[in-house]
Amino acid sequence: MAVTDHEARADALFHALADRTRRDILRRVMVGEHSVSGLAANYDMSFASVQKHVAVLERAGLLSKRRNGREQLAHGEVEAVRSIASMLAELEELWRGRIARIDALLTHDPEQHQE
Amino acid sequence: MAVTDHEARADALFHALADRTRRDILRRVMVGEHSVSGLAANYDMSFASVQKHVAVLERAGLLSKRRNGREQLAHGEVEAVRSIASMLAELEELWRGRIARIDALLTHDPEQHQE
DNA sequence: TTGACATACAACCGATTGGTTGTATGTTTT
DNA sequence: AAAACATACAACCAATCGGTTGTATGTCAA
Repeated sequence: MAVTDHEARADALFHALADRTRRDILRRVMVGEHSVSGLAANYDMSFASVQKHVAVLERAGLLSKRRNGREQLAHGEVEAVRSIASMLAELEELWRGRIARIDALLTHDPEQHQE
Repeated sequence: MAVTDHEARADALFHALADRTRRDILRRVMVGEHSVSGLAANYDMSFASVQKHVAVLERAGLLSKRRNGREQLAHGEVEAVRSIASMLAELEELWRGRIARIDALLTHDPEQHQE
């Protein structure tokens, strides 16, 4: 189902962002390319842990990797960030609709109730 | 520490959004007020589960409740949604900065490397 | 005041998460 | 060819998560 796909993608995106180490990694790779070990050097945890965080971000589509010799260079995917922003914009739009409905109510126009 | 507070808040916000039932609840309460049991009627799970989802959204600041008799009416907090949007805008800004830097490189101006 | 309704929360359970160590597989350097 | 480096991934573990049922408390209606 198409809805499920969209929701599964949202699950992955928000889950990926729900960890501060991953958000920090994402900030770094948005600025420019970094190898996995280069990223790992910034954190007080094992290389394997950082590599798993990178994998989570990659599965969510928030970063991509490119091979360069024995290194894997990661860079941020701004389109994925924008797709999240548009989900939030959709939420805000629902809220805006509520306000419009309250306004309609306050103008005492009974026709507005139909739709 | 202030940074930790901000990050803890981001943790809570993204975690709250990383579940499709909670995102659905949030959409409903953005449109208008709903009692907890009114919300629960929409899902194929126990009342207690829905009540826990509402509590997660409330702790993240994404919704608030107001008593009305024996009911608790929940409504979405658009400011929280906007605060997430601004975190994403910050990420996009980092990306934009990278592009600016690449542009500077392409114009072959060696001074740009200093900063 | 009793009974039905709306909510909150504790206790429990299986699945997932975020961390670990260890091992395997390429790639570069010597 | 051997040593060192960069990455990937499996297996494991404690903690958290998303669900459950059961119980307690407050509010409304008879």
